[in-house]
Amino acid sequence: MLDAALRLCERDGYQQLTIKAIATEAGVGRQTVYRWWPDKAEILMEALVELAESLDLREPIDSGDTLSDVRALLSITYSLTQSITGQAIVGLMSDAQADPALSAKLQGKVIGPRRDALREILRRGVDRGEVSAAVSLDLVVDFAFGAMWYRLLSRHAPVNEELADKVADVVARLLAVEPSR
Amino acid sequence: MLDAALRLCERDGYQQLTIKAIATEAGVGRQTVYRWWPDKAEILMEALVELAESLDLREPIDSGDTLSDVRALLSITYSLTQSITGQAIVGLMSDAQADPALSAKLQGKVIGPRRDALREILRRGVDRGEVSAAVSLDLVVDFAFGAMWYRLLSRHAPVNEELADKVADVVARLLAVEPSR
Amino acid sequence: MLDAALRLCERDGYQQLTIKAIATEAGVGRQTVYRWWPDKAEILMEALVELAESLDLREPIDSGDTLSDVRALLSITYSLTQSITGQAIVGLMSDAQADPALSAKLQGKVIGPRRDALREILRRGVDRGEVSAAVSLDLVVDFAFGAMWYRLLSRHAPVNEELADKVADVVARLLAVEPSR
Amino acid sequence: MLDAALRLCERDGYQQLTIKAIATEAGVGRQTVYRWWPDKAEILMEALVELAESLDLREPIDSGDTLSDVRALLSITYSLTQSITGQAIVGLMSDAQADPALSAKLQGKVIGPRRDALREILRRGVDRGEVSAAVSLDLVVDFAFGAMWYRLLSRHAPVNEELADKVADVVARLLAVEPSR
DNA sequence: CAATAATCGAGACGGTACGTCTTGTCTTCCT
DNA sequence: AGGAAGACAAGACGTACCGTCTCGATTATTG
Repeated sequence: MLDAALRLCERDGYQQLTIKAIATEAGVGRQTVYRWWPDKAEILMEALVELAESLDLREPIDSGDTLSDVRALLSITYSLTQSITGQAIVGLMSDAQADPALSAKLQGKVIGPRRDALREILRRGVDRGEVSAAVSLDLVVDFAFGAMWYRLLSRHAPVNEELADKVADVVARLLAVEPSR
Repeated sequence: MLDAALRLCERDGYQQLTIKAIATEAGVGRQTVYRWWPDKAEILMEALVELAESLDLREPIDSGDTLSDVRALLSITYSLTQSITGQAIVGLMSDAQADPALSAKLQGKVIGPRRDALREILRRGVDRGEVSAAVSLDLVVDFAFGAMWYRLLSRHAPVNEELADKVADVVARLLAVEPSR
Repeated sequence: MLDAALRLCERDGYQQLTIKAIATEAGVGRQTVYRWWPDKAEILMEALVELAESLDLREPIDSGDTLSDVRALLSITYSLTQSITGQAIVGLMSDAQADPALSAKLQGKVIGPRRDALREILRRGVDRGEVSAAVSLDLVVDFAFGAMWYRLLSRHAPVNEELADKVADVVARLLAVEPSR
Repeated sequence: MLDAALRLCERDGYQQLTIKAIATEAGVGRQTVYRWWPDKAEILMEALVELAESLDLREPIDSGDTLSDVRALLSITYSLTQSITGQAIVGLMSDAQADPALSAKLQGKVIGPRRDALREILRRGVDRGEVSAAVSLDLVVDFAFGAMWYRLLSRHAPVNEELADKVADVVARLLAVEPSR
């Protein structure tokens, strides 16, 4: 049923996704869908969370090397958007603009945790003296995920492993501890 | 009519925006809306473009100082999202995921030109030797606009003048021509 | 719902009758009307047939006396037009001019059966020698129902019991078996 | 323009006839139609009256022989319905059911005059002793035109010269002056 | 003979019904 | 008892036509 939702969402787009279609695709009565979720946003969110959990290694990322950690986290996150979830994520974010409850849930379950994870990695790096805090860490996080969103929305370039590498390089450059002297 | 569309979109959200509501708000027949635009996406896009043109200094940004130019462009662009257009832009981008025609129009009229303008500014800076090309300019552009999109979608922080300043600073840092020698 | 249709049709006229109005009057969603009938003609036809069946004694008319039978059939038929159905019948017939399917249905369910019933009554009379076939029975039938239609359309005189009596008298006169000799 | 109206009405039916279509067919602006007639009923009525006047010999029918006169009047009247006017007449009559003004005009210009003409012919016959008034003349008139309307609406038989002959024969039979004595 | 006026085509306007679609709620009927 | 099937009221969709209202262009009329 969650699979059906994701499948149809990617095929037809978020706006065209219909509860009726999900039910039909899943070979289920419409009422049965309503029994479990109040609307299509909740369905997709649950589907996404489930998908995310199946991909993430649930063990926290902490290899000891900050840059490796950054690269790993971004790589996992970016790859999530490559499976079949682009339409769903963007659609949900769009709906969340006018729906504080949905917005809160997305923040709490999808956006926030990843943001926190990246910041925590950087924080650890600073604490260990591996990286400087010359640039606001929050801004660095904005860059790392911002590049992803911008490409997801605009689609001028893919969101893939290569991007993760490049972003990690730039982070390294930005937060290098006093390269000279 | 365009005003009515933007107003309602910001008040109720993109998804809740209805052609009927636009017509009513504008004190106009429904058919009159359909006469001029095929759907609500086109209405909002025209409204946005009009709004953008009214705010942009149409003269190209070229003060001679690359960082000033970057700061100016970002400042203008960011401020656009602060007026009444956040919901509209995000909603349009979301719809564009499943609508290549809309996607192309958005790229051509809204997204692309700004991206090109920023890259051109950086390019000029490189040519003049003001800034290095140590980091891929495309990636720098992704950062500058990505931070904006990320904050627009996630709303963990405002998209304002201060952000423009900070981003410009980071760009300066990233593209500094050999600080040491 | 059928009641609502007949009520509104008589009050506002066939042309002014609207599916929307029927739905509202019946306290029902518009789609519910469309679920059961394809258009207003079918609704009214079903309403008429139902009404006709509720009024007609379904037992065939056969008292043994031809003229009594004629009078009885005409009386019942004429009275149908007096209840609330004048507008509906005429409107349907008008629409049927340009709609062969509707025309066929009206013939089959409303017009034809009554025509056949009257002709059968006369036929029986001829067979029993009660009446002559001096005048084409078809033409007599045309007169009996024609007078009704003419008055319904033109409304220069009512279509009532009295008309039934008079028409029966004329039929008697026309089909009298050799008054002289 | 009147021609265009009649043409389209016969082709597509009264209900499907549209002011827009008339204007287009006549190669004229829509406003120009409205300048001359308030609605399509008036257009068609004028078209019908014009057509009727072009066909009727305007000289009154009075050959001296009542039956010939009856036959002549019916023949002319019936033939009118055979040209291109069936849809129009029936549609107008239907609309007139709910529109007293239209009803009055139709009575005054189309229905009434013919009714009066036939009654006058019969009246003359009675006065001259050619025919008896054994049966209410009004009823005879109802039969003569009623048969026409019934066939026009129901279309089980044509409305033609032959019908005129037959009706005249029956009228003769009904109003015969004492055949025996 | 030029200006001025009337007339017309074209078509935009605010309305409103059409017939279709989906929503979220509610039976009903089968297993 | 639980679920598929689907009816229900509601309301937006995009289309068509209504009757009113400007617009220019093209004729006529007039000074």
